[in-house]
Amino acid sequence: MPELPEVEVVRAGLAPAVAGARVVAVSVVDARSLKRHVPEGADPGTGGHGVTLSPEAGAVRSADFERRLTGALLGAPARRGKFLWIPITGADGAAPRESLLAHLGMSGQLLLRAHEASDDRFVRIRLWIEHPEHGELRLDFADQRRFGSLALDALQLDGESPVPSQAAHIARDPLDPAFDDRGFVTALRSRRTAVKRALLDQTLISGVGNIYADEALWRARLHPETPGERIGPGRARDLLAALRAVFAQALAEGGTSFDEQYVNVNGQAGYFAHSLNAYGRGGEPCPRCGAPTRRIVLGGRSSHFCPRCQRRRKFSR
DNA sequence: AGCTACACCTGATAGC
DNA sequence: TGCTATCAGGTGTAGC
Repeated sequence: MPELPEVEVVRAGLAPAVAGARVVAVSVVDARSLKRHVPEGADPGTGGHGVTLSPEAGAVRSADFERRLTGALLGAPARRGKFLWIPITGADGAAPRESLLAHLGMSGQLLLRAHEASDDRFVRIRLWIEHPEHGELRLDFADQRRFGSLALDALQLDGESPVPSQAAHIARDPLDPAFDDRGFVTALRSRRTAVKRALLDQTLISGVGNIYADEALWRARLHPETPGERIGPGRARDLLAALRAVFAQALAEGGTSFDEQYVNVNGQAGYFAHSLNAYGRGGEPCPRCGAPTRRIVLGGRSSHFCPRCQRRRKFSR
């Protein structure tokens, strides 16, 4: 569910409460939400994705996570694409070498609550933190479908930027000042694959998911199945601009919420669902030209587009 | 290299 | 009412 704007709303919401806070206690309610956590001394190849965690392995992971995180001093949260992390700062003021990494998957939430607040549904991991100005808070990771996870992960350098090792394989996102526009245009135009597939490839450009891919393609008037190599440089740059515009608007409207699955750190929904032009509108008239919007399946996922505004074409600019 | 299929989960909804 | 099938904002791996 959450794509770049939603994760960024969460990051910004966490920032004032966690930067400078100390972790007082940690409770792992369900070790399956630690699927990205590699315990110290463990073989990193074991217990990866799509593998059911044994109760013993889950207990080891939970204990390791709780032990290492308790007492940690938290820094300012950062984000790349849909990965979010909080650096763990050393007492000596040296550059952080470790981070608390979060991926929200389809239904993950990070919720800031008062210490004594009642439980939210689907809380999988709970942190009690103490901030010098804001006092005691609870930071709860809730996740209905458990595709998301928390982990402790080492920070490594990508140029000037520290990035958790598990997020090192993805490309920078288009809101990153160091995003390489020309590199993206070249890479997109060298691909034979459908542009929608390319947008969802996090190693080409990160942060884009199914909603914002459809919205950006609608804005750029590109058919989702257009091969990358048939897109001219001008239109590729238009697509990048469309992505940034749709991200900026979604961010300003607090992200896209269809239900309770995406909320900010205070449990509130965003408004961008009202501004969607293509996603989820199969059969409804295109807001631009009035033609009925179509829904097709591409790479196993729904794609929504206007067959009149977004024609397949031989080549464009 | 590029693609499909599938695995990991839970819940809502539609159709019978 | 209850069953089954399908769908959902993501990602990582196996296998062709």
